[in-house]
Amino acid sequence: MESRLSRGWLERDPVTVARELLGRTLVSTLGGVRTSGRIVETEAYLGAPDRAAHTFGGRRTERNRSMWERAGTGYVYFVYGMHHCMNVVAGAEGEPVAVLVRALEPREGAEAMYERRSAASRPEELCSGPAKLCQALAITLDQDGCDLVGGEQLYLIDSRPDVSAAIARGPRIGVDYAGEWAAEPLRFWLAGNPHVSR
DNA sequence: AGAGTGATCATG
DNA sequence: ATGATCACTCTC
Repeated sequence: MESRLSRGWLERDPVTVARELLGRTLVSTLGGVRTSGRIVETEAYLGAPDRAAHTFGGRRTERNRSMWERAGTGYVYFVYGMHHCMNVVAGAEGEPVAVLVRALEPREGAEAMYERRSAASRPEELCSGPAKLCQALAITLDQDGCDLVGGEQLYLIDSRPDVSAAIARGPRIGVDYAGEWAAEPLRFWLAGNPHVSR
């Protein structure tokens, strides 16, 4: 029996959510196939004060619309003309903060993941990056604004199979443009896990 | 280390 | 309208 992550659990500050999301499972039933993976790497985006966030300065645009929705909403965006990245909206209602899911350890549906990701030849290449995992789980802009708490296509479950792994913390990836915010240790990962990006 | 790729956003 | 940018990935 699957136990969903509740909305209240996600309605906390994004740093706490980013850290505690590690070890939980993201499930996709997109394309009629069940694929899932344990979250092994995340990044927190802190909203208006955070120069690296899409909602820096309180910006409200068409792209970041769902980042302003209530916690538990999926925020999916498209970058570099070819990649999708997926976030879990966190925080109090109306607070534009989110957690980027950066890497998963594949759990179910590896076969479908290999089909969707032609570049991958080993399990560690399936979901070891924010755009890789979206490709592996078939997440696209269609999922932007989806309900990760009550939805059926894409959702989070509570399982934490590996309680022993240590949590590491460091600066976020690819946010060099963000000045002093680039150095903030807002990236979290399970130390030593081979499915972490890079 | 460099290219690919096109939506998005701020300027005007 | 236009141009620079980009919370990345792959291949060299």
